[in-house]
Order: sequence, then structure tokens, then C-alpha cells
Amino acid sequence: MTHHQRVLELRWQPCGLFERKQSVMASNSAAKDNTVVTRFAPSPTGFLHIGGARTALFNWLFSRHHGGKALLRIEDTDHKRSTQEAIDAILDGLNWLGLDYDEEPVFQSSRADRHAEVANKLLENGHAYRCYATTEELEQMRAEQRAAKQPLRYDGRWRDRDPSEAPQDAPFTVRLKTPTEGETAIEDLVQGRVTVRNEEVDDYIILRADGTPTYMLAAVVDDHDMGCTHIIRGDDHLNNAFRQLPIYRAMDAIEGGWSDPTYAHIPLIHGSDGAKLSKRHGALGVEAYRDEMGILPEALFNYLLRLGWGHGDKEEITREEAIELFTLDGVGKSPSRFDLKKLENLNGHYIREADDTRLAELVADEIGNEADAALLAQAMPVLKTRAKNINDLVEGSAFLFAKRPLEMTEKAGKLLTDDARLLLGKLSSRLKSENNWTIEALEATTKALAEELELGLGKLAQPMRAALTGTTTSPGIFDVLVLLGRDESLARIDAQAAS
RNA sequence: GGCCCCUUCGUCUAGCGGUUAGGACGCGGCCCUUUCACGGCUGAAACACGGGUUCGAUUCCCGUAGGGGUCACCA
Repeated sequence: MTHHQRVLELRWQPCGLFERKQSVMASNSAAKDNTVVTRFAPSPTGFLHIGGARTALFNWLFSRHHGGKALLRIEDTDHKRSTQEAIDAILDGLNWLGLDYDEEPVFQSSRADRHAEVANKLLENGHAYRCYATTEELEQMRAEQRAAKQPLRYDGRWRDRDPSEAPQDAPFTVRLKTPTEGETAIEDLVQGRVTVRNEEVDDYIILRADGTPTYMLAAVVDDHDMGCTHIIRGDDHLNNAFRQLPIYRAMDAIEGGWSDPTYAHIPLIHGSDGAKLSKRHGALGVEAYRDEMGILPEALFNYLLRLGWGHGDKEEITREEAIELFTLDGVGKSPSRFDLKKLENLNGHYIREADDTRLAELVADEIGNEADAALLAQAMPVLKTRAKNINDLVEGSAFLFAKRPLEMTEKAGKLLTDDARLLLGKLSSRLKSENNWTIEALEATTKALAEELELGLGKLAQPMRAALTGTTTSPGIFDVLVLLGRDESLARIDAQAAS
């Protein structure tokens, strides 16, 4: 018995609710289910958007949790809309999020022959038939159905027609002969039992007039051939399950080995206004979160995980914990809205946790050749607590590389009154005799001066901040002094001081 | 329009017949404090509606309303 056959045999088990309970047990006992194979199947017509990224994440986590396989398939059968740039963007996005795959990606376009082979088997065995209806004819049919307020679906006009009635040399499509009576139920791991009457499912096209496969056929054949046991996808595909299942059943009747997969349809992510996430609403590619919004991959990973999935009160979850804890019964059934504020809060958390050298490099990349990565790393501990994204870090570190004379913000300029400049002059001479340039010593010296002058420290610190950074907000003023170093600090203070 | 799915604070969620309905983000207040943050404490804020079932419903069932998805020779 080949491994593949064994996989198929093992998953001939009752599924659905039974498996839901099992997955809970599995998480408790850390049992591994080697039969689990999931796949993420994006179509490369654009970047990897946030919804796709979450679908990829859930598939990946499910297979990693069960010790199974995670696969990737590029659904590039629409040549007109698929691009290499999109493929690269998707691969890059997945890689950035840390989602790895156990085999090389499958390119659906390379499997057209296999799809046609299955279509022909279906045809030969009477599970599919040739349809000679023209596009115009079908459009008219639908127009009539619309007018009569009838459901829009193919009426089966060629289903039982004798082949001899077929027009000579006319183009034809191949349609699946789907069951017309009874009903089909799936035990969806997220949605629960879902039932659809078979009459609702029409005889849809599996092979176009030019002989190329449609998505519905290609997806099923590839899922089967890749050995996918669990189909985890957006619930915009829920209805497709009832269209795809008849292919499995027909092929199983013909040659065996095509058992139903287990489905899990996860709710979609909506924009902040509740409508389907679109480009207008922030369905940006993950690279936009990385490059434009300065989001860390672990933050997006964590945020996406918590969007639609929960585990008690747990908010901050590492990759390892996620693999350990992730089960499909933690996935909610209702759609969720994307909340940038929460992502940024989480990002701030991960920035504070992140390694200083790593952050310094990210910031240095943004700043360009004026950046000093070593100095940035040194400043990072005091910069991090003030940042919720990499851009904040870039902004916060600007004073380190500012050239004299410093540009003053409006508020900083107002702080530098004549009195303040006088104070800076006194401070300057004090600091010049300070030979121990450390936070502790500088703080002691400055506080002593403030006390002598019977001033609050703030009266001294704010003008210092303005003179040293050109702004009114910065890390602690003594941190700034040390980061800038004695010479630069004194020069900046003297530039604003009056005697 | 047909079919399918969904409905707990503004948002993400916990809850799986009996809770002062919990946590997180955001918002307000206080503390810390040289600014801004971080951190700590604290406040306001939700079971869509109507029927059942039950001693008892946020929880189970049925409606209603609202929202979403889907109905291509796109994927």
C-alpha cells in the first residue's frame, strides 16, 4: 500500500461533529494526526490581502497543530489575470509571516491535462455530458428566469438529449450531471451541519468550449491529487462545497479513492464599515503593512489569529503557542471587522519585545545612509516604549541624526523664551565642568541646578529638550544627553543659550 | 429574487441553562513623571426583537428584523 492510499483509507472515518470533539482531545493530549493535509490556494491576480493571509494562517496552523502537511497551490488558470508579480508578492507575504510549506507550490495551470482527463472520465461514465448551448442562448435563459423571478440556474436542456441531436462540429462545453433529488449535508468544522437540496445545484460547466477546465473542476481534482484532507477556506466558498462534492462522489463511484474531504468555512473579514473588505477599505497587501505601516510580522500573525479565533482571555500569543492551541472549534461563525488600532497596539507590544539590533536595522533601512545602526541599537530601549510601529521609531530617532542648527517645531520654538535661554546658559557652564557623562551624574547635576534656582526640573528639562531635539517630546532628557554625547549635546545647548 | 450563513460593549472576543455577563483594543479619570510614552489602578460601555421549551434563558427551538455570502465558458 502506498502512503497515499493509506492516507485515503485512514480518513474514511465519520467526520463532522465527531471530529470536532476529537480535535479538542487532540489538543489536550498533543496527539498527532499525520493524515491531516491542508492547502492554501490563492489565485495570483493581486497581492496577498489580509483575508487571504488569515486563511493561509488558519490552514497552516491546523496542519502544524496536527503534525500534518501544509501545501500551497497557485490557482493561475486565468491567464489573463494572473501575473508573476502577484505570485511573487504572495510568496513573499507568506514567507514574511513565517508560513512555510512542506512541498513545492503546485501551479494549477500546469495540470490542465489531468483536469481534462478527469472530465473525460466523468463524460465516459455518464456523470457529465456535452452541452451545445451558446452563450447568447444561456444569457437569454437567465434573462427569462430573472423576469419570471425564478432562480438563476442552468435548466439542463442538454442533460438528457440524445447525442445524435447534437449539431455537427459545433463547440460544446462539458457539464457535470448533478443529482436532482434528495439533499446533501456537510459537517462543516466551523459552520456545523449545513444542508442544501440537490435541486438547488445546477449542472455547471467543468470544461469550457476550448477544452480548459473551470475552477470548480480544477480545484477538486487538485485537492484530491494533493491528498488534501481538510479544505479550510473563506465562507464565500460554502455554496461551492455543494457543487464540488458531486465530483468527488462521481469519481469515487467510477474508480474509488475519492472520499469527501472535511470542510471548514471560516467567516470573512469585513472592513470597518461592515462591508466586504475591498481595496477601498484597507484590504491592503501584507507588504503594505510591512513597508508602509511598519508592522512586525509577529504582530500581524497574532492579530490575524485573534480575528475570528479566540482562546479564553488570551491576547498575546506566540507562534509556538498558536500551534499548540489552535483548533477549528475556536473559530467563530460570524464575520469580523478589521481594527487597525488593535493591530497597532499589538504591534507596539511586539516592538517592545523585539531585539534592539533587529529594530535598529529596520529603522536604518528607512532612514538611509545617514543612519548609524549601532547608535540606533543603543537608543532603541528608550525609543521602543514610545512606538507603535516602525515609522514611530524612525520619527523618534530623528534627533539623533539632526544637523545643527536644529530645526525647531513650533511648540519647541515657543519653549525657548529669553528666560529659558538664560537657564540654558547656566546649565551649559555647569555641564561643561561635568566630567562624568552618565545618566546618573547628569541627572544629579541638573537637579542640583534646578534646586539652586528654586525651579521644578520641568522648567529646565523642557528647554533642554527643545534645544537638544528640536521637539517637545522625546525620551528621557538624560537619555538624550548620553545618546548624543558630550560634544554634540553641549553644542546644541550652546546654540540656543544666552549668557 | 432563490439558496446558504451570521447576530454578546464602538471593535475583537469569553460564555457552552443559574455569572455582579469576563478579558483585550479604543474612550474618560487617577497614579507614576522632566515631555511623550510605557506601566499600574479605575470608570462608562453589550446579550437585535418577538414567541416558545424550562423552576430558570445570553445560552436550546421557531419566527421577525438586520447584516453577509453566493447564484459566469472568474477563481
